[in-house]
Amino acid sequence: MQDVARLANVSIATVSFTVNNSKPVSPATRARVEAAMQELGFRRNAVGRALASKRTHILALLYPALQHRFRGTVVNFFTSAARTASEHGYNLVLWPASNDDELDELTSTGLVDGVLLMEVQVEDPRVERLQKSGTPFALIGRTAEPDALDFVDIDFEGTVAASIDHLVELGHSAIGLLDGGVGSGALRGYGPVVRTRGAFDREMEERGLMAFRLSCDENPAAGREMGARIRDEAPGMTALILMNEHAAPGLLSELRHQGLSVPDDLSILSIASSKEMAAMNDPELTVMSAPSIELGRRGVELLIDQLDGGGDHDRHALVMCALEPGASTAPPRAGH
Amino acid sequence: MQDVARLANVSIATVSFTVNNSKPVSPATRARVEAAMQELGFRRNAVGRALASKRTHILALLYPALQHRFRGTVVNFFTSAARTASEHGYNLVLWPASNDDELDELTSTGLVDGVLLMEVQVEDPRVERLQKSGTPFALIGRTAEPDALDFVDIDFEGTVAASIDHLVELGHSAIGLLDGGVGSGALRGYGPVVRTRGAFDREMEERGLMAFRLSCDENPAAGREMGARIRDEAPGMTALILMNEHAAPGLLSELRHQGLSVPDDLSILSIASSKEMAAMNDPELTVMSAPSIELGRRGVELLIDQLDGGGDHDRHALVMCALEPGASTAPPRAGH
DNA sequence: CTGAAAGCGCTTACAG
DNA sequence: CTGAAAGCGCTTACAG
Repeated sequence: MQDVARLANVSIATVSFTVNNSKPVSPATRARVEAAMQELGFRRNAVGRALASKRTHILALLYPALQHRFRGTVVNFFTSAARTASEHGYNLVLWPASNDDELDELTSTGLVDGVLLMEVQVEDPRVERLQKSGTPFALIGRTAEPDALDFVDIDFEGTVAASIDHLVELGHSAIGLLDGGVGSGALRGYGPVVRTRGAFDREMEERGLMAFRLSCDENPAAGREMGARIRDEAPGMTALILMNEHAAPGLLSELRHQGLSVPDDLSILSIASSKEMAAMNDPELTVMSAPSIELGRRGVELLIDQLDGGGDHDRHALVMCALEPGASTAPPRAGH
Repeated sequence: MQDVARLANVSIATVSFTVNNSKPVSPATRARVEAAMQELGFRRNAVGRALASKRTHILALLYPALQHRFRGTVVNFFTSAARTASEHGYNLVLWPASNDDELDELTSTGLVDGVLLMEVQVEDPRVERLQKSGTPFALIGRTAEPDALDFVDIDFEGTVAASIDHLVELGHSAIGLLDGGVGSGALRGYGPVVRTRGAFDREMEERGLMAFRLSCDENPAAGREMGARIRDEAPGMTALILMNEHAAPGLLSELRHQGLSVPDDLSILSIASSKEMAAMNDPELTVMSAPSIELGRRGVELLIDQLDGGGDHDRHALVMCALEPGASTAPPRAGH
């Protein structure tokens, strides 16, 4: 910047003003400065800027060490968040925080301007910690009391309603929900499952439909076991909303071995999964796919709104899953 | 740091020396300084340090905008790289560079100490660009001439040999390779496919086995089509090495519809995939799983070796895929 | 073993 | 509209 100033015959302050558009600069000097920058191939140093302005333009994406639920879509989320940050002149660092101390480590060294919190729990101790540290942050997911916070989340309520709509339109009235359980330990009270169950119970009751609630672990073997007992556990059920993509292959395989046809004997609608995972099944599953890319983008936008001001995004954003047609849903067999 | 120095009655230089262990400090002063840091909850500012030392302790993970091949494992790679960086006192930023200018943008602002390059092509223009910029970097993957570079890559040659070993031990002698093609455009000359084919041809020839070479696009529909014509294209083949995890479900489904049994009529060994993807199939595939976590870790270690010196990691690291038993490989039917 | 001081590359009141 | 100068929070020769 010294060199640019010298070559353009101005002060470094003026160079700074023209680079940042932070103060009016006459067209003539601007031209001289820009020519000098061009000639020298000048790029302003990010660290000098950060120290002087107290803004690093670095955002942290905080992900927990525990296994992610929606694994396949996490990479979309990561890259979408990084791209959005980049488009706004920010950088995104991946921060693997398994405990609270590592969170403090991040916020106390002044490296990041803000934090994006993934896999938010219904009661999440990290939220209070962040508030205490004064670091701007946004949530992917929701706590139990998210009103005062900025968040984006999947609209589980809307997704469940749309799922039931889809199945009812096909003619179903006895519908089940198979989820992966609320888990224990770190995953206890996992928001997506809690909210989906609540919405399912409510919607089914309101519509006066016959509801079944099922759970099994998130792996094919558990899906297989579930398949073996599903007719006992849910007699008369003709359609299943599945929020457990990893159980799907085992479940389908077991149903096939029993001579049951999907979708003719049982329609299956996979939710909060991805088209890619759905396509790994036979038949290819109809799916309400998780809006990972949009969640990543909007989470970053929310955070940058706080940092730069002037943003007009909705601070409480809920994004629907999108219905992607597959071969696993159809009208129930005549006679049901 | 000013405050710490005042409280401990030393200069800020001395605080710096004890924080960094960069110069000898007497036990007594060290104790005083540490007590003061404790009391004030001092954490040295990362930006000030970066500016003074000309080292940001930030690493960039450069991933191309084009779709990733080994999608499911990318998240493991990302998080493993981030964790390793963190363990060494570094941060990892995700940098979505779709073109060369965005690469220059990254290296010219002085934000990062080094770059990790993903999805390296056989001829990769980014390598020369990075060399020109003087930025330390390491590759995940290999160019055609990688001797002068630091890289970690999957040991495709070893993985293919081990795959053939596994099948030969089961009694197979007519073995095919089904890959996703070398692609066109940005993916042309994609190293993994090129190397796997070369190794396969060589190994099969050396061992005097009957080899079949097949390719189809990376999706279930293409796998299904391949299944429909596979007996014509590869008559007598009893085992298949599959480097195309997304084609697997379609292929298996089509084989089943034809009344062919996996593994009895055809053994299938999925390579450079993951146990998770393998488990999405029925039967669960035997798989040589990609060492994503190790690649992420070792790539970062290589880069930090360059930056901090004194590292003793092998600059040309090749990591084998690991055999994970499944239900898709077995001896050929008697009579073959 | 410890300190005074320069300097890393910028931004930002303040003054004109 | 432009500039001189202080300062962001550290590190690092240099001197003692």
